[in-house]
Amino acid sequence: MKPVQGPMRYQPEQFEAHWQNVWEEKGAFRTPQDLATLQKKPKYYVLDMFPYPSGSGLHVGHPEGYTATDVVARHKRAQGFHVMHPMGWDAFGLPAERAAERENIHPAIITKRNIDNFRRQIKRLGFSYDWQREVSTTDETYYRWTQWIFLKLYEKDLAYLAEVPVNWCPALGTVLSNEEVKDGVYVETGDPVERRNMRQWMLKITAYAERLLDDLDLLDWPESVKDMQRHWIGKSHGAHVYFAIAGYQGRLDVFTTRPDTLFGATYCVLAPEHPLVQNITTEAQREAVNTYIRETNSKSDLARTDLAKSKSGVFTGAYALNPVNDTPIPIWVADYVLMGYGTGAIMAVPSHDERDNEFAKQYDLPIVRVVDDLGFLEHSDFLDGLGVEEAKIKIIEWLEFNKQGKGTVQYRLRDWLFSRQRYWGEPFPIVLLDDGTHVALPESALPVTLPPIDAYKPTETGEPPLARAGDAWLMVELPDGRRGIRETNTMPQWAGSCWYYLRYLDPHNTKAAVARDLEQYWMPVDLYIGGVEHAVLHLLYSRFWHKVLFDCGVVSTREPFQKLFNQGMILAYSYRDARGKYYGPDEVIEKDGLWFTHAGEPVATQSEKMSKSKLNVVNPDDVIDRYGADAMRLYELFMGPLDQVKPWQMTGVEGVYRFLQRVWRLVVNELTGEIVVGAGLAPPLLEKLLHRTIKKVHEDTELLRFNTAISQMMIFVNEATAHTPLPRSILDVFLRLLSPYAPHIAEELWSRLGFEGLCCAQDAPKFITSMCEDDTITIVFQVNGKRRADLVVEKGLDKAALEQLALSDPKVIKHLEGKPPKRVIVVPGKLVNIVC
RNA sequence: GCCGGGAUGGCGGAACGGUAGACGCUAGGGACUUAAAAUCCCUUGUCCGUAAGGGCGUGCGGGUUCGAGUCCCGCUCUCGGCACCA
Repeated sequence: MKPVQGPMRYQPEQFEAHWQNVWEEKGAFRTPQDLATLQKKPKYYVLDMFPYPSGSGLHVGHPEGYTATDVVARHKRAQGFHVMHPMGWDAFGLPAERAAERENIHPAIITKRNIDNFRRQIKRLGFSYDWQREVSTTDETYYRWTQWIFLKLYEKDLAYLAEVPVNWCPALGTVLSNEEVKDGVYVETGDPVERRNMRQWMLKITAYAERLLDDLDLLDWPESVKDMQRHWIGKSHGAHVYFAIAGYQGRLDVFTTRPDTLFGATYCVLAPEHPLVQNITTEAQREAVNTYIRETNSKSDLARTDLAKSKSGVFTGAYALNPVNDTPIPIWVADYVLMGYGTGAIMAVPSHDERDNEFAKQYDLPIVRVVDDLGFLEHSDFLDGLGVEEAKIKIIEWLEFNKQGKGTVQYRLRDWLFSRQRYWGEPFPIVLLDDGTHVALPESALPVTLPPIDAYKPTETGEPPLARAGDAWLMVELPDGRRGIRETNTMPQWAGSCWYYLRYLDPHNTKAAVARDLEQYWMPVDLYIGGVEHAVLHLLYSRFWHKVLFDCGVVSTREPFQKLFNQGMILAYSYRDARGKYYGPDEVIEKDGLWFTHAGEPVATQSEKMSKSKLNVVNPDDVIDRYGADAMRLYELFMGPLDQVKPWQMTGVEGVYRFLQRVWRLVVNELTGEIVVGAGLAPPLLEKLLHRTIKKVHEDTELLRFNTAISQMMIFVNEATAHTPLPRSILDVFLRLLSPYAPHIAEELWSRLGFEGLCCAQDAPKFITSMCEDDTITIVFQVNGKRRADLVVEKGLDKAALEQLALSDPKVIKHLEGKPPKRVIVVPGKLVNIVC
C-alpha cells in the first residue's frame, strides 16, 4: 500500500469536540452519589491540586499533572473502580481583587470570566472530570461551609484574636502568614514586608504540631516534602533555664538545646522586642539600648536578613546569674535573637555555637570551652567526663530538682495568621462587641455573604475594604439583643483550599459540608498530584484542618492525602542576545546548532521557567489548534518522567502527532476513508507483542511511568503497521489500551469499527502471561565481562548446555586466545561470562 | 552553611547489578512527486578501518564484583528547599 496522506487523514479537530460532547451528554464520567451503588465496587479518589483561575489562562505546565491524573482515572475506571475525579476553583484571592480595582468591576465578575476561560481550556483536553461536582470557593454555597469550619475551630478555642507582630505588606495592603514570607518579601510577588503589631485572627496550628509531625510517617509522600514539613514544624528537645538577674526581682527564662553547655554560658542575649529589656537596662546603658532598638525597628525584615552577615548588639548593663554557680554574666540585646522563637532569650555559649562565637569575638566577650574534642564535658563541675547526651540528661535533672529550669520540647512552627485586610475572601462569622469582646454567629446565620462596596481598597482610616459596607451589613443585633459590628477582615486564600477535597464528595449538600457515609466511602484521597510549591503551605494547612475535622467527627481518616506526587516543572527554551534582550521563538532561526535573530545577531538559548517577560510561554490552545488534544496529552506525558523538570519542545509534539497518524492508518484508508480490517487471525508474533504491550502499559500506568508506557505503544504500532490490515480482535484490544492516553482517537476509531458502546466505558484489556514470553531467547556471551557474541537459543536450556554453547562459539574461542577458562558464570536466560 | 534531587548521544529521555543509548526528536541519504509539503525506507555515541572487525564511552577519582549508568567511599558541577529557630 502506498503511504500517502489522503483526504481522509487523521484530523483530530473534526471529532475531538464531538466526543467530548458525547461523553458529557451520556454522563460517561459521572460518579454515582448513591451509597448502595457505590458499595458494589472499590473506590479510587484521584485529585488534582486546586487551580487558581488566573487572568492569563493556562500554560502547558498546568495540564501536565491534569493529564497524568486523567490517565490514572480512566485506567482505574476500566479496572472496575468507582473513580472520584473532580475539578474546581480556588477563586478567592488578590489578583482578581486587583483587577477589579483596575477595571472597576466586581471581583465576582472578573472571577467568573477567569473561571470560564480556565474551564474552556481544560475541557478542550478531554479530561474525564465529573463536572457536576465542580466547586468554586467563592460560591456562597461553598464558603458557607468554610465559615462553618471556622466556627468549629472557634468552638475548640483554636481561633483567637491576638495583638501580634505581623508581616505587613504595604504594596498589598494586607498582612501575610509566616509561610507566605521569605527573606522579608512576599513569596508570590516579591513585594517587601515589614513588621507591625496588629490585632489579628490566629489559628492554633501549634496545638497540632506533634500530630502533624508524627502522622507524616503514615503517608506515601515524596521524602523531600515530608522533610520540608518536618523542618517547618521544627521540633527540638532542650530545656528552659531560669537565670536570676542581679539587683532585679524577676527572672530570665532562656531556651537552649544544649543545656549541657550551661557552664560555658558567658553572656545572655535578649531579642530587642523582649519585654524584660526595658526593666533591666541600667540608666548608664539606657540611651544606647534605646538607640539600638530604634535602629532595629526601622530595619525592614529584608534588611535584617541581609545584614545577617555581621552581628550587632548592645550591653544592657544588667547581669544574669548562672544557676549552676551564681557567676554573673552580662545580658546583651541583639537582633540575632528572635522574639518569635523559644522565649526570645538565649544563654550564649560562644565555645559551642557558631553564632554566639561570632558575636563574642566581635564584642570581646569571654569564651569558655566545656566540651573537649572527644565529646566529653570539661570545666563543668559535676558534668565533667560525661558525654553530651548523658550530660544533657543529668543537667536537666539537676535544673528540675533545684527548680532552676525544666526539660522542654520546642517547635519552630508558629500559629497561623489567619486574617487578611482584603475584600475578596470569606467574611468571618464573627461580631465584635462594644466591650471589646467578640462572639461567633450561630450556624443559622451562615453564610455571611460579601456585601457590595464602592471601592476595593482600604478606608481612609486604614480599615479593611469591608468597613466600606453600609451599616446595614456592618451593624448586627444578636438574638440576645446585644449589638455589635461585623469583623471586617476576611480569611486568607488558603482557607477554601483546606477542605475542597471533601466538598467534591457531596457538592450540593445543603445540610452538611459532606455527608458522613460518602466521606467514609471515598476518603482518603488515593492519589494527589500537584506542584512542589505547595509542599509546606497548602499541604500543612490542609492537614491541620483535616485533623480538626477528624476530632470533630466530620471525617474518618487522620490524614487527607494518602499518596502525593509532585510533577516537575515544564520549562521552555528562551532566546536572549548579548544585551539580555529576549526574543520569541518566531524571531529566531537555528543554523548548525546555533541560534540567530532574523537580522543575523547570535542569541543564546537556554531552558527557563515560562514567563511572559521571557517570551517563552506556550499556550495549550495553540498546541491543540495545531495538533489536537490527544497529541497534547501524549506529549505532556511522553516528554519524560512526571516528576522531572523538562523543557517543552514543539518538535516533540510532532513526534507523538505522527504516532497518532500511524494509529489512524491502522484503521482508516486515508484516500477513501474506508475501514481497513483484515479477516482471520493476527500473526502470532504480533499477538505476542500486543500482550507484552498490555502488560507494560498496565504496569507503567500503575507506577505513573507514562513516558515508557507510550513508548511501548509506539513500538506496537510500528510493528502493527507492517501487518495491516489487522483483524478486529487486535484493534479491539489496542484501542481499549490506548483509550486512557488518547481517548478521542480511540473513541473515533472504536465507533468507526462499529464496536458496541463507548470505548472509554470498556473494561481494560487483560494480558495472558504465557503470551508475554518468547519461545526463543538471545543469550549473550561475554569473555572477561566483555560482550563478544550472542546466540538465539530455545528457552529452558540448562547451565551446562549454555556453557557448552558458549565455549564452542567461534568468536568466543577467538577471544579466549587459547587460554583455558578459569571460571564460567551462567545466568540462565541472559548470558554466559567466561573468565580466563 | 544545612537538607534533598540530578548529571547517560546533537536534543528529550530508556535500561530487575547482566547486550548502554529503547522510544521520540534533530540531521544526512533514498523512495514517491512536475515540485514542495506530507508519508514511507535506511543511517545517525565516538575513534581507527574500504570492509570484516576492533578501541573508547553513562560528570570526576577510587573501591566492591565474574560483571557497575546502577552498589560503596571521596569530589565537581547543577537544580530545588531551608537558613541567625539557640
